[in-house]
Amino acid sequence: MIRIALVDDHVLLRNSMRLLLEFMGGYQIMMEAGNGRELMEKLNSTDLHPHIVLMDITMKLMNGIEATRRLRQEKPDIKVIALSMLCNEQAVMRMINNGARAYLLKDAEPRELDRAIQEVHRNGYYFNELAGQEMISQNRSQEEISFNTPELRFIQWACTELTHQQIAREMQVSPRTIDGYRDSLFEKLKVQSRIGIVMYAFKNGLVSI
Amino acid sequence: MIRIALVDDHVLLRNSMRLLLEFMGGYQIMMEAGNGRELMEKLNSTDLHPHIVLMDITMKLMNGIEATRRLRQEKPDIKVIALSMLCNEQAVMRMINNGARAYLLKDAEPRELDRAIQEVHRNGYYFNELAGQEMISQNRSQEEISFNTPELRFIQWACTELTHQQIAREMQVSPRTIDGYRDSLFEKLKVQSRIGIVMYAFKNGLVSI
DNA sequence: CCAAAAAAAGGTGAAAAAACGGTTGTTCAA
DNA sequence: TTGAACAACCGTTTTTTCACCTTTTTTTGG
Repeated sequence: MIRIALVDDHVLLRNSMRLLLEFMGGYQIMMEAGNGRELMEKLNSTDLHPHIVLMDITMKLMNGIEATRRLRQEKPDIKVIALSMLCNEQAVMRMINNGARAYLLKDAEPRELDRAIQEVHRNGYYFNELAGQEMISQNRSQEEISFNTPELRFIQWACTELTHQQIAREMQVSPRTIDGYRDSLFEKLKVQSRIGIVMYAFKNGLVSI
Repeated sequence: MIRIALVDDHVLLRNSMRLLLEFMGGYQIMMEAGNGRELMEKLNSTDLHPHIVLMDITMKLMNGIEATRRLRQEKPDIKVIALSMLCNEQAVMRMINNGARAYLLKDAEPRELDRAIQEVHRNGYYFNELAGQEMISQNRSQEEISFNTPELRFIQWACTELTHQQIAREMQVSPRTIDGYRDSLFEKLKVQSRIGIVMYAFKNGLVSI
């Protein structure tokens, strides 16, 4: 019996997935959480750990990427499978690079979910042919994008109607520094306007909708 | 046996929901579609109609709002329940105003889904206490927001990195006309920058992520 | 059907904000 | 100690926003 933890902020989806997995058989959904923080709390208050965590990427409080990174550090025996509801390339890549053992796009068939869990449990990873190809093409075109804390904070503020000056006040730095954050993000994300940053943030679940 | 159609672009969610509903009993999921257009096509190629359509709001090709409106016109006997995966107020309001008989936020418990379907099937509508309160407060604060075709087109372009001048060229109108679209959207959406329009579009599923 | 009213489209110019290029310290670790 | 990363700065250009105005098209009431 493989122990599973479901981490997703959609209650309805969690309940449905629970049923789907129970219906498949061989799985025990022994934990649910609405976000990364909740997962970490629940893990820290019990000795029985799940074998596998099915983790959505876009969540409030702590998103899947951050949660996966912390999980690798603090509970390296727990294997994470990324569930991407927004079919995005880079977000998935970051999940992989932070320790996810497999990823399933929103269009995945239940059969593939089953197979992914089995493979990850047995071999530690699962990347199907299509996924492999995508990963290769992505690894060629774009390396891992990582943000430092101020950049991440600025992204949050950029998805706001505040002007750069107001953001500078909120972040307690000079407006010119904001320019710097923006410029480095422009380069990292290959965009050329604040609109581009906002869209990247939405598409990658950096801000909760 | 209540016949149900599931309309959502997440295959995994559709499969899970199917199981959840079948597990509940009394429901026959007789149709699935990945977006509004697919639903309309499937409905037009069969005589047996579903009693109830569980419709997501954010979808490609044809979103839930458009699909609900056309359903009310073309197949008024089919009752729509809005499933909002992005917990947004205005989008839900627009579903209601276009004929949806109930709405369920992403945090809904399966029990509430069950109750909503039963009530809609029996009474034609279902709005729980909380929903009723929200609707009242929303109806007070904001009436229905509707967009004309150029505004809707501009919203799509606004969610790109093109400048207003480039958008004007794409839409084949004067840059000043773009200003007009923008201004009327500012007023309708109660925002004061293009960022605000972009965020509204994302939160309301006007652009597919 | 026609005239009045309303809505949409286009225009000017100014002010605010964003974007861009180049430059200067400061820190911190190799 | 050198260089990489970060924060801050200046000046300039481009883009966006805004207030006010004219023309054209559409809608509507009589």
